[in-house]
Amino acid sequence: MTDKKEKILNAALELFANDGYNAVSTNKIATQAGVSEGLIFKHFVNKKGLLQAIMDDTERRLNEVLSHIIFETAPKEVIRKVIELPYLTPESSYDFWRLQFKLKWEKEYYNPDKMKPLIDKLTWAFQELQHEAPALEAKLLEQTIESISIGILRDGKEQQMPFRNFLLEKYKV
Amino acid sequence: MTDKKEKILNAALELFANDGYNAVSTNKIATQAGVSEGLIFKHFVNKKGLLQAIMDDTERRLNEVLSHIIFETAPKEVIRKVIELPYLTPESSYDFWRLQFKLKWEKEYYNPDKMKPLIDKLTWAFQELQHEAPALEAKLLEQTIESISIGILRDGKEQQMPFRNFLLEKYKV
DNA sequence: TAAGTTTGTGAGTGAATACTCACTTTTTAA
DNA sequence: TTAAAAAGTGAGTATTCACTCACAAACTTA
Repeated sequence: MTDKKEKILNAALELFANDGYNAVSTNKIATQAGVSEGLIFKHFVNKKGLLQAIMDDTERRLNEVLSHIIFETAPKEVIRKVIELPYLTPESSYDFWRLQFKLKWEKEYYNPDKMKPLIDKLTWAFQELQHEAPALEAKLLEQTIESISIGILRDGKEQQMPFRNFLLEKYKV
Repeated sequence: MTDKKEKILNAALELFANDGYNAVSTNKIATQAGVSEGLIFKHFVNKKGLLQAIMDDTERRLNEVLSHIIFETAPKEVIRKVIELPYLTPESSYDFWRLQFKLKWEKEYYNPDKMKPLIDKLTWAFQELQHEAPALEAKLLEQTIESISIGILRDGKEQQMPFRNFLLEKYKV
């Protein structure tokens, strides 16, 4: 990966995440990346291809975040780590996740199975803890965590801090 | 309000909600509405004005939905009605609410105070029911309801039905 | 009915857009 | 060292875009 190719990806990520895919022109991306406009098409064929290149990173990033939950063996620890997940995300990757959430509204990029490993693990954890409806408990907590993540991406970590302890106590973890 | 003006609003709402504001051209709106393109600008000055005209309806629609919760006096009934809220929304207004959720990601249209009356009422209800952290309980439930709404808008009512009874039992209402 | 006002049309306009291409510079490797 | 390949440029292009405007049709009201 050349230096300029990465500059394009970073500029595109920031602009797409903040202004939306359709509101950003290739001209603007090239200017922000300090690169000629033609180079975008040399590297990514077209504008869609540039977005795709960013999205191709999703699986890797998601695994990175989820792996230390998936391999946890204590049910209570699983729940605790899930609750703490949004608070541990580094600010340097906020743009990336904000773009993910925005694209969730486009059928083309919406894939509910992305979170399946997490939900399966949570379902297992709630089952171990003798909950009556573990699958629903799991989906509920996953949705809650998603809401908190959205709150953090929009207003910052501090705003959502009270929720952390509240949830940790609620789930007794 | 003339017939054609309303046709424009309806076409714009549907297209904005499904494809996104920036992905929809005024030409496309005019065609779908069965109207000349110039008429859009006669009625709404510019494309932004058309979106604004749709958004001006938000407060009225929100009040309509929230009023029968705000005036409820039994705390348990408040919680029950909030949980049932997303399931009672008529499908004819799905486009409108989908647009609302999409625009939440644009700073220009994001206004967290919109839901304040609901959160205040929920906070009151949880306080009446002797919960330890009523404000946080209220925000948690509001976020849950929002997640369910999003699920319904994306995948339909049926998919989210199991949650209804699950939540009603969880909150004992 | 006449005059004025509102509603509506559609061809036209300049700016912006995604993308191309002939060309130059830099890197790679025999 | 040299030639092929890859990286990079930027002016150019066809198309689309939001928006204008001269005009016509349809209502309103005196």
